[in-house]
Amino acid sequence: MARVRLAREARERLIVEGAIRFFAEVGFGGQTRELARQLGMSQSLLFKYFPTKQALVDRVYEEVYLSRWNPYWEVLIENARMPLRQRLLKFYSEYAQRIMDYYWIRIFLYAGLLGSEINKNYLDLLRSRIIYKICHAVRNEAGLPSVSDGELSERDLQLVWALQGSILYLAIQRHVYRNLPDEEIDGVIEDRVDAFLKGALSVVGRAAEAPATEETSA
Amino acid sequence: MARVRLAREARERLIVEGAIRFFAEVGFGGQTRELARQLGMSQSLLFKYFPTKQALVDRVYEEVYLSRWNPYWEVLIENARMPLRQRLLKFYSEYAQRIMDYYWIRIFLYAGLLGSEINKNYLDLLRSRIIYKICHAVRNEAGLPSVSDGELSERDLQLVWALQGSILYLAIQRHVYRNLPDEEIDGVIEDRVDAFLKGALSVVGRAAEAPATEETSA
DNA sequence: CCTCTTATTGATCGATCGATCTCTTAGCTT
DNA sequence: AAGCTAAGAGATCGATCGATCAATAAGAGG
Repeated sequence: MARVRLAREARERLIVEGAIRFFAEVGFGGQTRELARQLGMSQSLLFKYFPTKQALVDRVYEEVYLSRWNPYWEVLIENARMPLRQRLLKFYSEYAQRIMDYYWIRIFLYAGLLGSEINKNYLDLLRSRIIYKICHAVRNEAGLPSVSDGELSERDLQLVWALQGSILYLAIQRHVYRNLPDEEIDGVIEDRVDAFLKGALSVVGRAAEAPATEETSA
Repeated sequence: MARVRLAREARERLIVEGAIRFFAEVGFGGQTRELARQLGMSQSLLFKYFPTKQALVDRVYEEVYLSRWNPYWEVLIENARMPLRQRLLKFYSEYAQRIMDYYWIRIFLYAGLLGSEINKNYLDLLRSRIIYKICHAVRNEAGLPSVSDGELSERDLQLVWALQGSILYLAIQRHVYRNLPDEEIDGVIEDRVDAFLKGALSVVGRAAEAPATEETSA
């Protein structure tokens, strides 16, 4: 095999980025020999940079998630000077572009199915920095009184998770089902946001007004 | 190992159902030895019933999908005598219950990531038997003219896929992220359907009215 | 040009994989 | 009870896995 001598950091980046591509394609059950072959290096070299395969997998987790979170989103989403619709359009347009990445969505799902901690951490991040804030904003838009994070009902939060899930579903359609056309994605996202606003504003808080006993009208 | 002699069909069912549980948990990379151990039988016996591991995996696919599709749904969803909201509530209540099954959703995702044909077939089924019909119904409700399946725009169809994705997301939250509470699921689904109706009715068909050139106002 | 450092390779180990083969035995038939 | 059929277990094969180790060579420094 052609011996190419690289600096420590350059080789490591090569391995990590190759591992992202490789594991996204075949899952974390993929073999180190096949990964090394795709990278054009010997298999044993991988273990000079990462003591175990799991260490490389963990590195892939971190690389894919934490490095792709934009802290500006948290500021954007609670910027009260911008209309809510505009905030949502801007956020979900950028966010969708980020997660509609072949490697991101597939590794996210593989990691989730494996029960990875990184996956849970990411969702906690999403909930506390985005979902809660959108939920507050929707309640505010609907004229409902302000409450603390803890007072938000699960049903109201689920309204926002539904939007979140429908955006994630775009990525799933494209990179898992492989049947989402390229064109009009911006329009599709705009539709989702507008449909969400119309819908959420009309049902937010209604469970709290008419509690538990739904069957009384029967 | 305790030798238990069973009829051909009984043993086969035991294997298939055990394989569903097993592969749903660990993915299709799971080992036949471990599966046999969980089933309390020898590993070699598996190969008496299925010539290869792949044959068993294929059987699991069929078992999980085709056997869990309710043909009545197709009738229900286009029953014009029932109000659309009621049809959607009934369908998605039943459908969500079906897919919010630990084994179904996890095997569905594993199969999707592997690019399984069964997965694609299932989505074709969903599109032709459900999504199209809901889209027609929504257009009808919105007072838009009737069109053929082929004339439905991708954007209008995506409105329905957004609802579909948000329902699937419930299953993902529960069985992949493992953080969806049990209570109020019916209410959450009702919210999703109502939010969808409000939202979809307000944006359906709008892309067709103001085609392609969106930037003319700038 | 020589030497030292270290990035890199190829050979190999021990465990584990799917799959096969041989032998055993439960249970029906007569 | 004997014999036959076929369900089942256990041993094992050859390939493949993650991981290790000793040998090699590229490149920097004198």
